[in-house]
Amino acid sequence: MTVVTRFAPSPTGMLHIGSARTALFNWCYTRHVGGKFLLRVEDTDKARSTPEAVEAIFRDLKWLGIDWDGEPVMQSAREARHAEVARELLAMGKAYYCYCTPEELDAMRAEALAKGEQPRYNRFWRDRDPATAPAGVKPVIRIKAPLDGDSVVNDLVQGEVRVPNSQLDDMILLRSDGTPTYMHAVVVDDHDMGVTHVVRGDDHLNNTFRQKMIFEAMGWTVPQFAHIPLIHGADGAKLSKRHGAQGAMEFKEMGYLPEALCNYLLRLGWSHGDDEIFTKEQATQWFELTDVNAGPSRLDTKKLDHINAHYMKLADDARLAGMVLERIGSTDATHRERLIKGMPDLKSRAATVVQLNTDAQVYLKDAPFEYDEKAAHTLHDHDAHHAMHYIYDALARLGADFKADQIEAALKAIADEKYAGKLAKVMMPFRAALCGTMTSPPIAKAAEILGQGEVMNRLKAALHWMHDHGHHHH
RNA sequence: GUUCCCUUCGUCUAGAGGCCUAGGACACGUCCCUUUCACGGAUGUAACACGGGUUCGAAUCCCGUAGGGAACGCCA
Repeated sequence: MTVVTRFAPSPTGMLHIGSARTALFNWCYTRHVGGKFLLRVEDTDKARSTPEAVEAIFRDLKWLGIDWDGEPVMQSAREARHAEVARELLAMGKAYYCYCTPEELDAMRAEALAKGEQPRYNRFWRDRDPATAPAGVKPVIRIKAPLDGDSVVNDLVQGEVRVPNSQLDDMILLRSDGTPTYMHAVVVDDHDMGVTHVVRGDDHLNNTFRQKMIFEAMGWTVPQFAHIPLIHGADGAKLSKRHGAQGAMEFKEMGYLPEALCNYLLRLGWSHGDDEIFTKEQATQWFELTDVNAGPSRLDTKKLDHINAHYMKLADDARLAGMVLERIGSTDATHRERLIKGMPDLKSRAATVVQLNTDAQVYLKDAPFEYDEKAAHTLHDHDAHHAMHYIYDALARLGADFKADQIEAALKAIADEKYAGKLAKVMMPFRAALCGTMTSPPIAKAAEILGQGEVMNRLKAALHWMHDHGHHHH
């Protein structure tokens, strides 16, 4: 039997990071067994669903490299079918009309709660003659839940879960306006789509028993379930707004690569021995639902950073340069060229594209520019002023041979002759003048990439600045 | 309140009764490398929630306790 899975998001906003992981687990498992991975958009909540959100979810999934089989199913288009199944259940005597008003239901719940019982419907209309129904009340259709015994689900992640049927409510299948409830729509759709494995967040574990009632009442095969724990924030509480980023796109904005996010998300709650870094291909080769942990796991951005840094090193230089340029909204050809040339040194030290962007500033500005506090402090130095002149003269003489090793040799010569071999005396002012900051990629290489013209401009600007701002005497 | 789920270093995890003096990764500490910041290399600190069983033997099986989470809508 071919495995069929589905990912069923509600299009009420961005793709949540937790949903992204659920989608990833579904996808990985399905590719592992060579099944079909379907998409279903649960847009029955018309008030909250938007077409933009639908597009955003598709876009985010694609960004993560998650592809799906066939056309996505729009749940809203299937309402007639949902109603049909509800009426079938009615005809089979497995469901019934209920004429209670929302006010009456509220009262029942309050009463049950007061008695220390689970709040639920008291089954008033379950065996009552519909002929006695109050006039003018549009009924809902409720399922007849089993009255005694236990229900059991063998969950692929959680193991055997047993719940007393006394806990099950005669839940509503079809609302008084004829629209299906979520619980009902999910079951009908999962069945009609031929879903064999339902992989979803464990907040649905309890719902499984309600949904199972419908499958069984219809005589349908109940799919296999795998309830994966939700992701929690660093403090162990369920991921929410106060934890910061929640949307997959927010992680993109924070500078994470999709392949790194996928690797991290997959490793969160699932493991294959001690493997930490793996490709999607390896993951699909290894992934088993039974290897997913039953306990919830916390999002750790430090580890994400580490994994991202790994993938940054592997990433193509031009691709990374494009990301930096996209961030600052630039299409400057010179900047792109410099970035690509400097990328090997840049990407080896940055954990995220945001850091990459910061470090790349050397290549993205033109003299004269501002010096940050530390750079300004360095340039205020008396020796630095002298050094700057030596550097300027030495590099001006380099001419066509403006290569990193030539530049470095020239700077070392100055250090040897003037500063007793103390390289920092030359390098640090040079760095300050070239970058405006005291951290940068290897500065001689950066100078080569910048080219002699731009380097001389920056040195000149630094000399002007030093002249204007005076210097400290030591 | 009722029902259900969860619990190994700070974090993610390995672990299927003896391979466990509990392994790996991130983070943290120290050292090395080094013109800055990083990378990298080496090394160290650090955990089986608690209490009972079962067993020759338990992180692993069972029961209880504690703590955390979820569900209980004419929301999804």
